[in-house]
Amino acid sequence: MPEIIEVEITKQKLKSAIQGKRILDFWTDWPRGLISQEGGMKKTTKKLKGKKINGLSRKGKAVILNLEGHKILAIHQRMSGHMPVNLPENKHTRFRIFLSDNTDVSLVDPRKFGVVWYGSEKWFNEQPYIKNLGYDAMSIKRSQLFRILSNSRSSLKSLLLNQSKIAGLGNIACDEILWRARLNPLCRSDTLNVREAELLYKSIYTILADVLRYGGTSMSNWRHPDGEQGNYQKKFKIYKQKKCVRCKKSIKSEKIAGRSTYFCKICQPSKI
DNA sequence: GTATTTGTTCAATA
DNA sequence: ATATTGAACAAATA
Ligand SMILES: [Zn+2]
Repeated sequence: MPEIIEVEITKQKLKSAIQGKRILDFWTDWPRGLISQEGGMKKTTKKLKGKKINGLSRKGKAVILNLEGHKILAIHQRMSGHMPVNLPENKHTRFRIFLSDNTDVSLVDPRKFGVVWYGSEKWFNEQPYIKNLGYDAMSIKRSQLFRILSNSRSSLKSLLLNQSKIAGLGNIACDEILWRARLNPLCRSDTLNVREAELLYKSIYTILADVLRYGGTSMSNWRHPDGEQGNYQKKFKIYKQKKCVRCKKSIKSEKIAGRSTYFCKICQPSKI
């Protein structure tokens, strides 16, 4: 499930678990998931061995291990990944990072969509996914959002999902944000008035704060690095819901911007 | 067998 | 240049 908040939680909990430790070994059963400046697993592992983890950070939905010597080991959990600490290997374990102090971190990822990058900071920041990220959804300014809105002729749903405009929002957060803001997902972004844009801005912050407060969303496999489950799935107002809690009418989903989109036709009316 | 899935990228098309 | 749509990636689940 990892959307921005799940990635943020992963980063935070990994920080307390592994910051300052050294990498002893690196393992995979899915070498196709590695994108490395060094080429393959063998050379990458050789470079990783002995490197200290100076800090943890995040760009978009990527968790970043900042290593000594300005090197980066970064992970994108994509659709089905999570990053447990000290979990024994299972059939879905794709990568493992063995650390000093008998600690290890895994990328467990049944669908194998996850990606692991290794390279210099400079190289990493030139990777297309990273290079193209827009303003981070957790810190975008009102003026930045307003400018993006007025310059986009695409639908709101498509804009919010577009990582090169706003980085981090996923399908669930988008639907919850638009429901809270009472905005139709098909509404053209550059037609919002100031009141609507302000409501959208507030809704981004409110929903993300809520997701964080409830520890993220655990729909199937996603867990915190320490094994804790998120509970935001119990707080959904619109995503996967049958009935709107505001107007009591039934909710239908449509495919918008390539994704299942849940919205209330009464509370989020189309202006056209 | 069917359809769906928290994400991203790419090709084809308008 | 922008925007949209569908397919692809791979596996689990309903
Ligand atoms: Zn409603």
